[in-house]
Amino acid sequence: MRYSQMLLPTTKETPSEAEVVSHQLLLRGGFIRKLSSGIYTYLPLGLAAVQKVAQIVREEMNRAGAQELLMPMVQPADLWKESGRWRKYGSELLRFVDRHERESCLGPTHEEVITDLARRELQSYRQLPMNLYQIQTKFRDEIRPRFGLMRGREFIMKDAYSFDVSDEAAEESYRKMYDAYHRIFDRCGLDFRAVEADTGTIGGSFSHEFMVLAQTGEDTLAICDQCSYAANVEKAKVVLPEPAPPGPEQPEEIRKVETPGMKKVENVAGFLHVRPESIIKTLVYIVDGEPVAALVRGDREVQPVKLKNLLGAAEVELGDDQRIYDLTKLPIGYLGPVDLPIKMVADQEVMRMANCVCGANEKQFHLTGVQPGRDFQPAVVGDLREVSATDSCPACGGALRLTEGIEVGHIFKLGTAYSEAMNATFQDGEGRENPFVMGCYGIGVSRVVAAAIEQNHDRNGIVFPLPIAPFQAIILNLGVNSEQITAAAEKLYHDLQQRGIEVLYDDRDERPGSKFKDADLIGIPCRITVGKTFEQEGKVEMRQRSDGTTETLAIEGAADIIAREIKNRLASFGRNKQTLAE
RNA sequence: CGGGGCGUAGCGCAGCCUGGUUAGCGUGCCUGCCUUGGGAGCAGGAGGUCGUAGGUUCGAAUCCUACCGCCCCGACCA
Repeated sequence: MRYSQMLLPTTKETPSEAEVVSHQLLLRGGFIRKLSSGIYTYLPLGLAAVQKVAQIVREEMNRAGAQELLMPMVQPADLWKESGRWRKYGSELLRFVDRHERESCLGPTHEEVITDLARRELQSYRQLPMNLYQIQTKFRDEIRPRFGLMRGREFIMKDAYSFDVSDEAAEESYRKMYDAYHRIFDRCGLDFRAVEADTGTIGGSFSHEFMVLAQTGEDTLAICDQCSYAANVEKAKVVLPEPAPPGPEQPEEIRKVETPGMKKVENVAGFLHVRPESIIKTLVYIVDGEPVAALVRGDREVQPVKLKNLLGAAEVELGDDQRIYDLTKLPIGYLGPVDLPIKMVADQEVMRMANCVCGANEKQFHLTGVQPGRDFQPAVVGDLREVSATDSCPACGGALRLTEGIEVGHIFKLGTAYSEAMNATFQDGEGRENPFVMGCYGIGVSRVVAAAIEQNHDRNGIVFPLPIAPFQAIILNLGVNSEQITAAAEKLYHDLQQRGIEVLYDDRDERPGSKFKDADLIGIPCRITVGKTFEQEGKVEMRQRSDGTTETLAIEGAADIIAREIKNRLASFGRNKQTLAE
């Protein structure tokens, strides 16, 4: 591609709307333009990057035995009513009625459509297993779109769905996808981890997220460096040391103490001269409309997803003061588990505490000398709090590390939730009808591009991993008015293309500075400069964006050397092999 | 949905508080000269319903009201 003919509007200044680095660089580099909140046009360069990722995804999905198809984006409400998600999915599902007053929605995901297809087209166990995928634009009406391509309302997703005869067979399909995902992100040149994840609204029995490690990530991960354990903090188990430390020799009796204006743990701790570890924190959540008190140690934090799972609830939210007061008439800020008239759920750690401080359920008062088990008995006790960096790995006991991650892929074992709801069955060898055992597997293709940039950039711009770079090489013609230089640059451009290299040829009549800056900004891995050195010595310069290595090459044979270098570097990606450990 | 901020040329911003000729600066864009290894220089030029609607006023980018759009924070620790 000739730069002079390409729509590639780079800017020197950072648009004020962009906060995170990938968003800034995608705008500055002329990859995307915003149409409205969370909705972007992919300009030619941005589309090229997306397509590079999509192609890797496609190759690895095909290699894993999946077949590509393309489903509609507009979906009838009836299907969603069948699965029950027309009610459950919430306002992220963009709904509308057409001219015939038919209710429809824009597909945020395609379980309903694919299950409908499967029940029509797959009748026999002989046709299974089957794995079908598409790469397509999804629409989710996010609460708050942000960070450019990281959390858009409209985005490009690869979604795959597997159909199997049994649980065991479905697990094999899952394992294949797990391996394929490793190959995909590895080939993309990303630093990532597969982590155990919560199954979320999509439902199902177990699940892994693929996380690109980057500070701008919206998720927090607990990772063990000693073993392979890694989990989203929404899921990461807290394992308490065994045996439990012995209780106090003399359990105190309850005393009521005045604590004027002391609502926060740290205030109470300071005022009563106790450590936060001795305080029981009582938080009221609204769980499916009912108030529930969650108890954790004063220095701990409730993990709401764990709370939700522990209670088997559909929706958990922390109530605001007014709402809780309306529901319970309780004195917010002075709550405690002793004689609390609402349902209580305690973190396992709370039951190990002794001589605790907690709210007295009376304004301006707390209790001391509280003994869990003696003075109160929660309805449910379990793992409720978020892991911390001081906890140990639930798998090996080693040290845990917390780190931020960007979710680029998520795989689920769905089981028969959808096939049963939608009556999607096949006939087995004995002539019986059975529901398909399903799995579903997503990759945020456009988000992969953003995540790659978050992970690979410097002060001059993007440093694309070679496999997903929109072009592999860029030729800078620094003498467009020199016939000699231009002839050499043009020839190199053609020679590299003939050798299968994806080349952007900067033939613009611009000063060298602009060309260097633009080449750095858009992150093309291999830069070839044809300029003064060529006029003087007949040589061109090859420089690698990633490590800055520079070689000066005689023009004769340069195309071969450059092409070989790019192919060698390309071959170094996708070498890591990992499989799902059972 | 709650809180905060912003909306003036393609982009980045000033002007608004304290209303008053023709609305400015930087950059980008166009023309010419010059220059050509890290976003040069000089000269000339095009480009604006000051987000929209209404109001106050002799007069509104500026004051008031409503609406629209965008961004950030929150929706998780009492």
